[in-house]
Amino acid sequence: MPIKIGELAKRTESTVETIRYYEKEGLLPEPSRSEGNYCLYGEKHIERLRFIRHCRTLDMALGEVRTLLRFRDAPDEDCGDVNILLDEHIRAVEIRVEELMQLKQHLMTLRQKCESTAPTSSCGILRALSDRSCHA
Amino acid sequence: MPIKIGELAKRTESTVETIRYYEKEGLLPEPSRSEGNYCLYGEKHIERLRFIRHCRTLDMALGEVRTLLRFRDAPDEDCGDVNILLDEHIRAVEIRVEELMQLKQHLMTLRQKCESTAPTSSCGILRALSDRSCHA
DNA sequence: CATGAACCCTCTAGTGGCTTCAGAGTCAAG
DNA sequence: CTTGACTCTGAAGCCACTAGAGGGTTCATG
Repeated sequence: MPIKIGELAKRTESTVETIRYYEKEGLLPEPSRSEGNYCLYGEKHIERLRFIRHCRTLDMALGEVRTLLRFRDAPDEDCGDVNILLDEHIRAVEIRVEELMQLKQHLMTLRQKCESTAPTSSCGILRALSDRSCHA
Repeated sequence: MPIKIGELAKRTESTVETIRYYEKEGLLPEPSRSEGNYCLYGEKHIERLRFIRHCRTLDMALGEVRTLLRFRDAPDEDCGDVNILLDEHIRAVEIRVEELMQLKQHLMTLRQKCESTAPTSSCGILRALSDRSCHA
């Protein structure tokens, strides 16, 4: 039943190196070992690692994941703080989207400054990027 | 006329440390020195650094900036590749925005799984994050 | 002329979340 | 008995800075 690290990686969409990194960080409990000193993992590890990877695909920092894991490990506590963490994370993503959309506008304005393939000396893009006043 | 590093930082919305980092990376040419071994910068440095900072506010990686600087330093070359670089960068930003908006959807779906402040053991959010099939 | 504050110098290490590498060990199949 | 796939440990590299230690310079003030 116990599986080795490569199998664990396959089952959790992670890599062997990432797993070892999480272990070093204390996010995963130490596995037991085989006679030949191979790490052996069980269902608990699979679940926990899937939880972590799932959080990471949702772009949460490992610190946030660590917090969520603490809640997961304390089933009697109030989960209101989980909601707060999530709300804050959603807000952070929103802000980043807004920033990036502004950025894209700037880039597109910049892009229009040079449609042709002229020598770089007359390239409006390079000129605009050197300019102090015109921020894109 | 020549200015010291603190003044350069002020005029280019950067910091002293960032400037020294760019120098080490070869993005800025070595400045001349005063008698007391202070770095002395001129108009060329100001322009070049502003160019770099401007690119960075547009979220370009230093590798991209390096490429653009090479074009800037070769005024007779064709600037078509500048356009290509910019188009690719715009596309990358677009993709990231799409990813983040998907992400936000996932997060909001997840958030709805727990409106109350129950014990974590019955928190729908934590449950969903552990679940393999339900990706948010 | 001495003192102190504000600036500057070099060099090193730390951040996050991995990834890559070197050098060795383990195990099953042919 | 060798090959090849897997595993182990530990250290270094990635990006774009940021922070800190431990000193030197410059200039105004007492």
